[in-house]
Amino acid sequence: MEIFKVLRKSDLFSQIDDQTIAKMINCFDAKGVVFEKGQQIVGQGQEIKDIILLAKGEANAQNEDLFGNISIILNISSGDFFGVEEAYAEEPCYKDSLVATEQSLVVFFNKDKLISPCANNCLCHQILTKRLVKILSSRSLALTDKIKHLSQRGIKDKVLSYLQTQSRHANSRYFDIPFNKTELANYLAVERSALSSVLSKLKKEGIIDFEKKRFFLKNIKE
Amino acid sequence: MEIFKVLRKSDLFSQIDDQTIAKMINCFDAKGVVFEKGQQIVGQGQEIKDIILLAKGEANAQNEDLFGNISIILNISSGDFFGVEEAYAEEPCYKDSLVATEQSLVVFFNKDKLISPCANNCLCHQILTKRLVKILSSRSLALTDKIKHLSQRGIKDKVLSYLQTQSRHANSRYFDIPFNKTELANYLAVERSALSSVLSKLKKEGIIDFEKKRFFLKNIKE
DNA sequence: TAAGTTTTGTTGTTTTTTCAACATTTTGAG
DNA sequence: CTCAAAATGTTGAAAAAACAACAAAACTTA
Repeated sequence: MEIFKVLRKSDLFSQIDDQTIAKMINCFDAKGVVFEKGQQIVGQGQEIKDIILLAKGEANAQNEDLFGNISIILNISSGDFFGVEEAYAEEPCYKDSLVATEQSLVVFFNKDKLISPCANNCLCHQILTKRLVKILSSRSLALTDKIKHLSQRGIKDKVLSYLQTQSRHANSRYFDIPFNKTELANYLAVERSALSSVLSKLKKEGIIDFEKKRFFLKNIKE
Repeated sequence: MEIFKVLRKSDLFSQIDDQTIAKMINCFDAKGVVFEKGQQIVGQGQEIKDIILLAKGEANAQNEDLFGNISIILNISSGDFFGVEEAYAEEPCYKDSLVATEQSLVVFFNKDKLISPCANNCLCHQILTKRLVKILSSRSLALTDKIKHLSQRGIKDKVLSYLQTQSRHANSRYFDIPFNKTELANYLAVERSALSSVLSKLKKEGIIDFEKKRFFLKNIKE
């Protein structure tokens, strides 16, 4: 079945043999559904019944505030999960909507079956929970990094904070970032044009250099 | 032993009987240490050997950037953990330093013993992992909320985004926030005086009202 | 209660960011 | 290759935020 190939690509099921995956699919009452571009997969405020794996395709986590402004919280790509935090933090509803931005294969896992150990006391839950802890931890670290950047006062400080993290992560003063400039502006929550001029200035000053998505960050210390 | 009383207050050990806690202490090689105000508990970049529970007292998670600027990332209070994300995401080092802001009792849990199931295959790890998932999920949701606020362009939007969340959380248009105005400015990463004048303006416009830490948010929709 | 400290609000100046508009370059589809 | 669309850089005017400085209010605590 194609779903096996797809599941094996997600963090949650990688390096687990097909037999075990089959057991898990059964155990967690997994159901695959195809959504077309633009369709809503789940709605903000909707009661949580499933944890969602975006097995194939792309979707946006969107949030609508009291004024009706819609903002894109997160871009969900193939292999990502949605609703895990809400489910395990015992929140009743999804915090955001999930909308397909292209044709997508979505797998729904029954939340209750996922959370409580099943009758036959299989290993599924142990394996799963252990992996979840790692996924959640990594996500938490990424979020903390982003907060660190966003908390900087000026655009210059924001972008340098971001580049430092990327540089440190790549363990080199030369590194690629996963965004183009427009996306970077969006990530750092600043005006694209302002970001552009700040980058130009930093380049002139010799503090950074860049070309497309490749950056160089001068080592400030020492 | 006093440590039992203290542990029972943390999310990780609440509602677990003393006998099991005793087993866990043994299982995870837990060690309690007292730190004085101003002392560093662990340092940024230091190799992770333990997950840390601040059993009593208060501490700050601090981050020093390449320019030498120190910023307070998080205030850790009694019952909070430090280093969980790094440990489970398999990062080699602590991202931040932890510094006691008052006399504190700190419990160190051996990271490796915590993560891998022990020889006698006790229930400790299952209980623990399950609780961790919940703790991590809640933390992740809180971080996502904060990012949502910080991503708003103006101070006015930032503070309204924050108040909306608080209001929704309290399920009432009247609610208390956990910050005074100075702390709120710090949380939203804006100038205190600017926040103050924005709040005044919103109050004049009748959109919000406040008195000390108690707020009222007018329902904008409908 | 009195004195000192912290919190809060206000205001004017300076700096920074946003906004809008446009030119140039790059990318991608056909 | 060609054309349209998207991404990028630049600039000047308008708006907003940071900054600095101060006064009033609230809260400690001796």
